[in-house]
Amino acid sequence: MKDSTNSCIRVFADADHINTCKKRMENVNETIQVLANALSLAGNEVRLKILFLLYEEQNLCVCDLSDVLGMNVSAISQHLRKLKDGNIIKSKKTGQTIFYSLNPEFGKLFQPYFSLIEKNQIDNPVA
Amino acid sequence: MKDSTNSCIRVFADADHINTCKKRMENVNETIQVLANALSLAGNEVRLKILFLLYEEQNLCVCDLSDVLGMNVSAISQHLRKLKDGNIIKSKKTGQTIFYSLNPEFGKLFQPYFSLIEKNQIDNPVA
DNA sequence: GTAGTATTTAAGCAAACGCTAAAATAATTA
DNA sequence: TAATTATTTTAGCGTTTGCTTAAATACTAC
Repeated sequence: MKDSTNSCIRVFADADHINTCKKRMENVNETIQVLANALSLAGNEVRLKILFLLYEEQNLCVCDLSDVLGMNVSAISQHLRKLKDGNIIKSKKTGQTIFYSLNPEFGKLFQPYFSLIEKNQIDNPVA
Repeated sequence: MKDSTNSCIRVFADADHINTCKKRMENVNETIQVLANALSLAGNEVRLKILFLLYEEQNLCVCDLSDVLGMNVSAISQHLRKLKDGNIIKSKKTGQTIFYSLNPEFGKLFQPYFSLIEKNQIDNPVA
C-alpha cells in the first residue's frame, strides 16, 4: 500500500541518519554542482587530451590541437568553447591566432590526474 | 587551395614538435581513455552525490540513496549500475538488501575531490 | 503458496552530445 | 580590394544520456 518507487520503508533505516545526510548534501550541493560540471567537461576523451596537451605545452591553438589529435578543426573548436564556457581554459589572441591555455585554478584542481597520465599509471587503479 | 577543415598550414607550426606530441598522446591513449571514463561517470551531479555519500557512509543501499537524494529508486539504481559497470563501486547482498560501497582504488583516485566537497572549498577554484 | 519488501530491468521519450559540412568573422598579405 | 589564413558559428543528424513508468526478479515472512 505504498509507492515503492518514491520512498522506502525498511527495518534498518535510520530516519535521523538519513536526515543528517540529507542536510549535509544540501550544504555541499553547490560545490558538487561546480565540481560535477568540471569533471564532466574533463570526462570526455577528446577534451581530456586537449587539457593534458595544454598542461604540457602551455599554449596551443586550434590548429595545433587539430594536427596532434588528427581531428577536424571545427570539432576541436567546439570542444574548446565548452571548456572556455566552463572557465577551465582561457584564450589569448595574437595576430590571427588564438592561443589557449589552462586556467591556473583548474590546472591545480586536475594536477593529480595529469601526473597520472604522464606516468601512464592509471590502468591499475581503475581497470 | 587546401582543405582548411582537416589540416593547417601556418607559419609558426613546428612539425617536429607536433609529431612529438602526437607520439606522446598515442602512448597515453589508453590511460586517457580509462581516466576519461571514470571522470565522465563522476561528472554527473547525481552520481557525484552518490559517490560522495558512499565515501562518507561506506555502505548504502538504493533505498538509502533514494531517500537522501529525494529521487526515484529506479533512477538511482540505473546510476548505480553505471558506476558498477565502470568498476567504481561494488555491491554486497545481505538478505534482500544490496549494499554498495566504493572500490578502494577509486576512493583513492577521487579522495582529493571528496576532501574538497567536505570542506566546501571548490567555489573559489573553479567558478 | 501468497503477500510484501528491495531491487533491477526494459521500454519510451525528451534533451544533451559530438561530429560533419558549410557559412560567417576576422586578421594578414598581395 | 581581393585572396589567404585562422578560427568560430550554425545547421543538421545520429547517438547517448537520464528520467519516468511499468514489468520482472529475488528474498522474507506469514
